[in-house]
Amino acid sequence: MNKVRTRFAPSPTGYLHIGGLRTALYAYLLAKQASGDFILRIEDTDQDRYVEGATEFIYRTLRLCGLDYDEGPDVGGDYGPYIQSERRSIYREYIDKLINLGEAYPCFCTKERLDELRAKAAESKTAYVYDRHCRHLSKEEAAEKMASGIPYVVRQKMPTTGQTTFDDAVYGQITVDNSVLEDGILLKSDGLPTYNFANVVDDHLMNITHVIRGSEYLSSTPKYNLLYQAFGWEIPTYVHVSQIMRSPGKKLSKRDGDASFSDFYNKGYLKEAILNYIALLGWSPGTDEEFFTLEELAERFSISGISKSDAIFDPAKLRWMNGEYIRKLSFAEFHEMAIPYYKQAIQREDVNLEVLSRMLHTRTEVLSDIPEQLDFVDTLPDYNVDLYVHKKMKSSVDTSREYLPQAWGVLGEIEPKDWNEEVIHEKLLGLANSLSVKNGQVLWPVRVALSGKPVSPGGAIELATLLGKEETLARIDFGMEKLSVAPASI
RNA sequence: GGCCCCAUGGUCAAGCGGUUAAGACACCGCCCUUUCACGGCGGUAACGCGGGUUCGAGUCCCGCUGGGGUCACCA
Repeated sequence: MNKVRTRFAPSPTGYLHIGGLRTALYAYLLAKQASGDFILRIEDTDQDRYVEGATEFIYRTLRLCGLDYDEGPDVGGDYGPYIQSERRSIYREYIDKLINLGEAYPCFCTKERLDELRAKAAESKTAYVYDRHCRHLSKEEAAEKMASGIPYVVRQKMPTTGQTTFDDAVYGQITVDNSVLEDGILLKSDGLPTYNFANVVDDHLMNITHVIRGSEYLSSTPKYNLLYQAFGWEIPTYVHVSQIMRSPGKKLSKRDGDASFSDFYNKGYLKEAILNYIALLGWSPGTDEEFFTLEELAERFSISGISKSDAIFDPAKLRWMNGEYIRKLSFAEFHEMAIPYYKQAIQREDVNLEVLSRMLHTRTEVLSDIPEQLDFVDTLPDYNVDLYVHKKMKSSVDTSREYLPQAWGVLGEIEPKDWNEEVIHEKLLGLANSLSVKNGQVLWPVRVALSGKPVSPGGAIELATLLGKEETLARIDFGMEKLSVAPASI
């Protein structure tokens, strides 16, 4: 039994799409559960698409996610180089072999000729297929042209009859008529291979046992099988995975704004939550469990749990799952992660950040939600008196007008050194009790006066504790003033 | 359009010939409660359609419909 070796082979386009990350994750899991190797290979044969810094970005992101690769451009390995543009001579060698085998041929057709063909096809409303013009050149003719320096590409010589069948570990057996296969380009005129050639050569040379990739490659897989057969190479296990869609019919894409891992990560999503969520998008453990660490995933992952149909990315569920991960954080962990967001939201120096964290820990699903929840801390937002009206709390403008000053009174009695949650709680509830009114009738107006918002990440007592005596009394003062000029009753 | 693939609630999904068709998110209601959130309890909601095969089909086969992919000197 060969050691399992999988690879993730992204193009350096500058960002890591959620779907791509999932493919990487599956490849990683498949390798790790079999104690195999996970390899990173950079597919940069399209020099036009090269983006500066993109490879480093891929290294960083994979490491950040914990998808450590055993071999790759920056870690080395026995099968390098791991960047395709550095493997030029290797492809040349194998393309020559293929030509000698009679399985490929040089093609000297110009761009113009091809465009003409395409135009003609469009005109007659038939599908464009390369007419195999150069396939019939004699060896001598071809050699002569090659020698004379005419630019050329190398095309795969497809069988024109028969069928090609391949097995996919998730989709099963797939058969296509060879007649639908085109004499595709294997080597471009710039001397670099197309994906269609490079992936086969590299996967073989790197001893890849399981090829995990998106289902968009399903229809070109027969061509790859033909290549493996031409060389007499062992065909790897194919594991094609469905796509992740943004909404029915819409592929998740960079254009839509938030499809990349870093977008979520930078917004305050935890990497563990993102990985956990995408692992479940297209794979099921077959049980009810849905929280897994990377290690647990490696243990539990199975090809049989991979689903064939496309999955729609549900931001709401990711959000929920992220919230679950945040709640599972220890208080100290949460506090540390939240601090940068506090700094962003609050200028005042006198607020106790730990009090904030106690309030926010269960109220935060995504870290970047924090600033908005705290927008009342520095300055009291302007608000309308009808905020004092709350049916369930039995609070109205009238009751608020009556109880707010009393609350001000009992709070004012507290010595600054005793200003803490316990004492405030005692004072405020004591007031409601002595007045024989519902707690809410006292607490609601206080909460409103302190926050100026319909909802706040804490009640009257917590907000008073957070804001301090001076600010609390000042805000209540302001509220009383507002109420005094309000129309009779609402 | 040709070829290939897919098809269980709004979403992710379990199911692999016999089930009251799980579970989760979202949504709704109730409870807890100083608002909200957390937490607890409950609810609405699905096998695309039509033929077969079978004693019996969400599960197997065929057709249809719908969706996706692919037909580049991109991967």
